[in-house]
Amino acid sequence: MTIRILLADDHKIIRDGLRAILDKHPDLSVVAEAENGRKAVALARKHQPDVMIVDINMPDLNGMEATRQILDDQPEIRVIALSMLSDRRQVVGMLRAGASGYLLKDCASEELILAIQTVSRGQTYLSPLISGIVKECLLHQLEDDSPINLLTPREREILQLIAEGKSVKNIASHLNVSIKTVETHRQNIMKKLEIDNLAALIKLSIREGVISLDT
Amino acid sequence: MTIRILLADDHKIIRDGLRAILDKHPDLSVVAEAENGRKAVALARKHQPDVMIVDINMPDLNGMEATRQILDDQPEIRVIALSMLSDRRQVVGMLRAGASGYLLKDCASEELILAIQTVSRGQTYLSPLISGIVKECLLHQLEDDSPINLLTPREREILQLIAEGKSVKNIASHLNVSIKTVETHRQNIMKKLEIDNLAALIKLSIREGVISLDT
DNA sequence: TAAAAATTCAGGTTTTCCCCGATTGTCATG
DNA sequence: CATGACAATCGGGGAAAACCTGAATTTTTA
Repeated sequence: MTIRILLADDHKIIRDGLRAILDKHPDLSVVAEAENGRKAVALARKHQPDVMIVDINMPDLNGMEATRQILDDQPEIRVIALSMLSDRRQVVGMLRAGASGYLLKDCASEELILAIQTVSRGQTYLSPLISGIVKECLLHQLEDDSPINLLTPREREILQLIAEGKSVKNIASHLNVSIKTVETHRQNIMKKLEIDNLAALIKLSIREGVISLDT
Repeated sequence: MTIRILLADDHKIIRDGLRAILDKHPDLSVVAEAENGRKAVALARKHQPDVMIVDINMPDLNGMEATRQILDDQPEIRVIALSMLSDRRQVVGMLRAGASGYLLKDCASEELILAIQTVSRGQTYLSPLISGIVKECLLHQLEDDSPINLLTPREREILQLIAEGKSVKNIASHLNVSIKTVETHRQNIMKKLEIDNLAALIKLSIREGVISLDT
């Protein structure tokens, strides 16, 4: 019984690499690839994979928000987060979003396979380094007091698009809503974050991992 | 014959600390303090110090631009750059701007004194770590191909203010020029950097060290 | 000194910002 | 189950800002 896998990463080389690794295993099958979070959401609905490998830093819709949306109507899917670094906020954020696993991009291919097999059995797989971070969070009762948690999922989604430099008009047509709707969201975001200029909004988005500096 | 010193750093605690160190030496005298680059330029003109200690990351006008402006009409002043980190672009930029010395903020107080004495004799003082970077640059003939070098001094100055979140109106009154002037500068900056949205402009400013993420 | 670059400014159009209000749906909780 | 809180959607209208084109003046440079 093969495990159906969906890959979500904005770098084609990485997707190719992952696919090459996974193709070696007869019981693993890559059924689709997405180059951003929004396509990942659509493809997850279409292909109903067993496991998804999702990068956190993706344009348009990042991995965290995509995971949230996917698990919202398909909780049976197992999501494994794949990240460059072991940032505490990202680890906590992905696990809160419902991810079943967390891998660093410099992990060995054997570890990836192990992670997939582990989560598809319904268990949780965390890289050793990640486990340490999680433990630390538990020990220190670290509050996740990031200001972006004040925002609703829709607001976070729009914040990312704003921080990526898209205009209100552009965002509105991208999301198929009115310009006024996007304007209202933007205003609410600014108000909630107590920010009154775009520069500060973008810096916060970078600090809080909504976007990365090179997106 | 005492050496007259001007301190420029946006953190009062650091200025106080430096002053405490320097006050112990009878042949050193702190004649003024500036909390940003713009005030540093004004105070340099007013007090004509022998040596200036300037932090690179300062609001309003950063240490690099301030150094450029100061040395432009007072080349006899010796500037010692003071930085948190040993970023290559910042080191190269400060030396290009005419700095006579470069210190890291975790240096010992004896090193600061030594640096002041060295530069006031007309020589150059670089922290050991910095010397390594400079040597590396020479060895590898590293081009300073930062896109901000396409900008004029005035444009870089305005870029910093924009990236700090100030409005065009605010910048115009701050610099005592017309709003239209600032708008034109902003447009020229965008055109030169081949950027068409504020978000990208701010990210570039952070990457290139024009501002820091927590300014 | 002539050419090039830098700095300054303005008119007119488009876009965004910001205040207000409004509708619909969801969801928790008494 | 009703009711209130929150989320997501949309609109009007005026103020502000951004955008485009053009241009005058000064400074720098070749």
